[in-house]
Amino acid sequence: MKERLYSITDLAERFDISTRTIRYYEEVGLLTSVDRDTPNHPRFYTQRERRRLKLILRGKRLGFSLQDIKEMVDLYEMNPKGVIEKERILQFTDERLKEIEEKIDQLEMLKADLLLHRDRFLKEVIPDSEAIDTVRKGGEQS
Amino acid sequence: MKERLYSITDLAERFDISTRTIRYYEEVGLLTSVDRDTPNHPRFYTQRERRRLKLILRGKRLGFSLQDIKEMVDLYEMNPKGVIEKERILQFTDERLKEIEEKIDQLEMLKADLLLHRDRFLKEVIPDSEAIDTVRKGGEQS
DNA sequence: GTTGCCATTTACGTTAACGTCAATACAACC
DNA sequence: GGTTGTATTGACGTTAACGTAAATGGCAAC
Repeated sequence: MKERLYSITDLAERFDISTRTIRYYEEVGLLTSVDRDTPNHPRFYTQRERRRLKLILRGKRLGFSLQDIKEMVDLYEMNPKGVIEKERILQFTDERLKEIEEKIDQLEMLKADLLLHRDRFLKEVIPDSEAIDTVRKGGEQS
Repeated sequence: MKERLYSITDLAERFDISTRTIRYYEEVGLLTSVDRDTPNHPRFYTQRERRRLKLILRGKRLGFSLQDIKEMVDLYEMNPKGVIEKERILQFTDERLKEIEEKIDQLEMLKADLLLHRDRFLKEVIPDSEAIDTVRKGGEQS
């Protein structure tokens, strides 16, 4: 079964990024091109790598660092030996999940703020931003 | 009405950032300290600036650039002259809202992915006896 | 065989968002 | 007056995530 491969410009155009970016991702271990017998020879990527790239770009749009992204994406391809490592990975996954949920919450708040502002704005009652203070129960971290 | 003011270290400790960061934010116009008659004199910030800082940090956690954040935070304090500018601001606000909603969606997808993975991971059959057999000493990598 | 045309390597440049350090200023306390 | 403590100003350093440019190599067409 010969797998469909993608050239670097294929991917670059498809995802609207530069080839340099892709090479950089490979350089830092986020992507892997198929083995080239000789160097100085064009790179090709499998569909699997294409999917990785997609995940990477999603992560970027969400404001994660490449380092963070690497750890998360690697999660999908790990297969842990032994109970201890499994436990460790599970814990890591849960931490990430918690972070994501927090981000969603904060985005919802931001959205609410903007909507509130938009509303006021429409009603021509231009607010003196005192009212926008987000007084949350917990503390300062909102 | 004497307003409560905050020193730079006040804010730095309260929000767990460096004073340098706060000065930097002021440097790039994200914050404004109360007018100091003389230079070389400590900065103080109003509650209003404190709220701005809070918004800025929220933006940062969400992966926005300081430039983006500045534009959004400024929104809260604009009061537009004339219909044209009002229209412009409204449009900008709506664009931001759309972006935010997209981010939320993508985060939900990411969350779903991770949950799916977590699930598979949990259901993975681990044979009792072999699970303990962690091939530790100088084995091979698979 | 040489002319284009890509792709690769190597390497130096760039920007954002601070960190860090040294010199200076001011204020309080001894 | 000297010391201690804290802030302010430059000013240079740093890291991540690429951009960009120059030299090189492969290959197909002419």
